[in-house]
Amino acid sequence: MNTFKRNRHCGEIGLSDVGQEVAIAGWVQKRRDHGGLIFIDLRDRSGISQIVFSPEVSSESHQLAHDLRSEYVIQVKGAVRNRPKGMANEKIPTGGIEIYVNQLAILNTSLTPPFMIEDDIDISENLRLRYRYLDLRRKPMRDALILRHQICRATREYLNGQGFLEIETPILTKSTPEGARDYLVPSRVNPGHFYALPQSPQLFKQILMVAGLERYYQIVRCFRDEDLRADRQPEFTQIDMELSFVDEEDIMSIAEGMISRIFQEARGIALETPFQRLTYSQALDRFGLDKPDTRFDLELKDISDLALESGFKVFTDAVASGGMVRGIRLPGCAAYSRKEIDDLTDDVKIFGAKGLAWFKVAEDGLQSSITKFFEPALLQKISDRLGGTSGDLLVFVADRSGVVFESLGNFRNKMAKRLDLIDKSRYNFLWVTDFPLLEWNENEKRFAAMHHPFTSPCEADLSLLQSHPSKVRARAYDMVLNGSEIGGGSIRIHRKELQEQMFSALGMDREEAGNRFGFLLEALEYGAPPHGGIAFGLDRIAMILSGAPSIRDVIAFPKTQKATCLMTGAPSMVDQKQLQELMIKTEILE
RNA sequence: GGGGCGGUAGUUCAGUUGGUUAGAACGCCGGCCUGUCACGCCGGAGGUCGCGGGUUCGACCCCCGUCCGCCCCGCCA
Repeated sequence: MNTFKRNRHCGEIGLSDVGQEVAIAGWVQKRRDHGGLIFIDLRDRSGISQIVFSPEVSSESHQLAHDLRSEYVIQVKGAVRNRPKGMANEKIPTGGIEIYVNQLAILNTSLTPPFMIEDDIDISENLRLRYRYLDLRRKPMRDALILRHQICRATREYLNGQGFLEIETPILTKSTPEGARDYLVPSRVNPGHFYALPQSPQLFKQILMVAGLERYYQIVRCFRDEDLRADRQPEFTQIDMELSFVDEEDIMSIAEGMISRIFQEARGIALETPFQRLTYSQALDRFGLDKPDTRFDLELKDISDLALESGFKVFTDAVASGGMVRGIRLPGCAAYSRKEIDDLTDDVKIFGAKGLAWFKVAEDGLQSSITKFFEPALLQKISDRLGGTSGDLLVFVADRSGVVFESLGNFRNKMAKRLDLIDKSRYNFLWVTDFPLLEWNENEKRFAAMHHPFTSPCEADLSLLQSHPSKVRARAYDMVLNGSEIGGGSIRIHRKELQEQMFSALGMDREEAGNRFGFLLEALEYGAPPHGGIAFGLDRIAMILSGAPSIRDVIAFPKTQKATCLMTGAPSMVDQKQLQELMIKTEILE
């Protein structure tokens, strides 16, 4: 019955094909049955063509076509014809033609799908994830996967051209509890022992440098068992690279070249390089976050010195105890009601701020319930510091620096969206450099690496490593795009002595360091070259380039917020037999 | 672990102070239809109101618990 092969794609048939006989295959997008004539929109990966069943062309096919339903898979053969005058469909590329079917083969039937295969659907994500194979038939999802493919292709083309080798690293590897929570895999032949899935190929790529491979890259899956967010999945993909005999400038330059190539090939966007740079402290000072969105203003202003002159205890106490007072000018927001300002306060409270002080800027000065604590001249200075003009709302957070930066930094992003200050057509790249090497962890009462424990300190700060650990800067750099960290890396430690010092600064004694990272320390003793690298979040780049609101929209088979797969049902219970082979007995602890 | 939003037909939603038979649109099924492309017309089917308790003469509605999805905090070297 099916004696013909498809020779064309639905979306690629045009006026130049008129008169030709074509064979196409695909899914029934839509059936419009007029009794005498039947129109079908036939869809394949390339797009849609209208096919026509007429009894005058083939009464057999026309008869059979009455049975066609949504998402049936069919193959048809027929002549391409111009549509009659005035009957062209301007909305689709193939709208000028149609195919008169003389032969129809029904390759498969379909149940009525639980939702329609359309570009804009309004259904629960629940259903989309359960029937992912149907969701992926929709053009926006298909486009996202195509975009990912283009990103990967551009990445490989660029890095191959720069002398990189694509090398795979193990998925079953050693647990190194420093960092995120590991996913563990039991070893059958070593009862009681576990592999971990890699959080990143960090140590392997460094060892590839020790091995003399010089330039490595990999588009690689990474795993972190932490709670999910709109831009975070437990398994995600990194564009990972490492280079020998380089410094920061070499790596940033190659990274800019790679990102430019990706934007050019995936979206036809030409980026200007080099990207703007900010130090970590500049970023915090102006934007409150180490991944600032520079597409809009609303910068933070420090009024700690002025706050001390006030009689407002919230302000003076914060500064006196080593904290600060900073504020943002919200243009045109003086008309906000008490309720609206209360809602703003909730936006900073979630980041630990205790409240939001505010002033409305009027023609005759600042207005607020707290003006009585400030001399008029002081109010004027505060207003001037923020550049307040009549109609603005000035808001302030007074706290220790960490809380002020984090709450106002996030508040700034939220208000920019709310006030519609963001130009969505812009791609603002920047490098953030000079990160602190270490960060005090209050819970564990010790320093932790801000980037990771293999990051090299700045040469100039080496002497501070013992005396003032928090003042040591790292040779690390993050690439930030529109307020999102899309990549980060560093120059690594390549001498054993320094690496040991670093472990010691992290509160790890010799024995512990040896147990966890002995293989690295040993490798560093055999002629490790200076090296460094960077890794990019492929999913986040794809998200931004596609404008997707969720990382799930750029991953073929993503997990839900509870890290389950609604299509397969993973994770699931396993047979007792499987556990026995692994010598594992399970007991759920409270 | 915590805060917030949601769960009623296949889908998206409505559902009165707690009251008798839970509605609409789209989709689906049947019939008619030779120029549709949001086809049209006529007719029809379709509901454990997420789940389990409780209050009540009576619960989609009120209370308690629980499950699932989403957003956020914590977490993510």
